[in-house]
Amino acid sequence: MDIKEIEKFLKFNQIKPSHHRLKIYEYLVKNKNHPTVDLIYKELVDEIPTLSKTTVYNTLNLFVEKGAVQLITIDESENRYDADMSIHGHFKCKHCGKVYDFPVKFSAMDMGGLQNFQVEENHIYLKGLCNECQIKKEV
Amino acid sequence: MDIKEIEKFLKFNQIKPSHHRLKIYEYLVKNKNHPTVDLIYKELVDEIPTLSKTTVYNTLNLFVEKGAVQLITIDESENRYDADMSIHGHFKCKHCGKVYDFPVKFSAMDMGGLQNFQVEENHIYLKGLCNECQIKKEV
DNA sequence: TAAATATATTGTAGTGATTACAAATCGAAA
DNA sequence: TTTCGATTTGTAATCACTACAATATATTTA
Repeated sequence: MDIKEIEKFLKFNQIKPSHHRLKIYEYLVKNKNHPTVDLIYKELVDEIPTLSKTTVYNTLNLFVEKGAVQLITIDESENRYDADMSIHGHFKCKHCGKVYDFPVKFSAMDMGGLQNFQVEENHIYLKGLCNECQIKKEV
Repeated sequence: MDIKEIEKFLKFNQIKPSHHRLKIYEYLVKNKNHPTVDLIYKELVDEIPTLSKTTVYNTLNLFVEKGAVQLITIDESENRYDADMSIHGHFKCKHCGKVYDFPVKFSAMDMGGLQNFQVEENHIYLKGLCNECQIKKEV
């Protein structure tokens, strides 16, 4: 996804593509690392020295509102963001802190008891020990 | 579950059953309403006038650590707690704020990509409009 | 082009849930 | 009853996030 496409994408979601917004969305697309506000700010401030953290907060809130980005609340203390809007789950390693994506068969989840409930958001979070950290511990 | 059973349960989980701990756990078992710290405090302070909010925090953290209670992070700003340790999902209505339980076939979730990952916690959160609130809106 | 208007960005000062910590209190064992 | 360790309390601090007013930038209109 190049800058032109990002611009189109934002416009399609009724977001005026300012320079900062383009850069922040680009960061999310290029780094699928589920970053926090703080990380995004730190990674972009060198390239955009006038960037303020408030702008990062404002921009991400706007993206979430407009449905361009999803908010991940797998962390208790900090919000994370993901440009991948498809239905998928997140796994957070309790040891290294890394957040992994994994596919989810949403339809296979038996949601009895929720007849006539209108589902707008789904968050599937697992926590434990990732592959790599398990291997390290076994050594 | 009467007080005697609660006492046994806490002991089984290596939690010394003090009066406050018994009362807080009892509240969680009797009110399956996924309460916040604030709600638990407000509901119990009349009966236990010396109760402090810090104790509620300490106690719930202890319960979660010992695996007697699960922490629900479906809310962005406040933690909620659930004495039901079985695998199940939570639905939060965006309109009335109520949190519902629903059964989940965990085994049906296709978790490709997570081979050799050791899962210790699962959190399945849905958000949208509950049955009742939909009916109200349609009127 | 320049003025007028709207929008985006910034910086500072809050807010509110949670935690740290030290003092006070309680409870079991000797 | 005294002692010692665990529990509870209250206050102060922390920290992610938000409110808001001021400034800067972009867009529209004349």
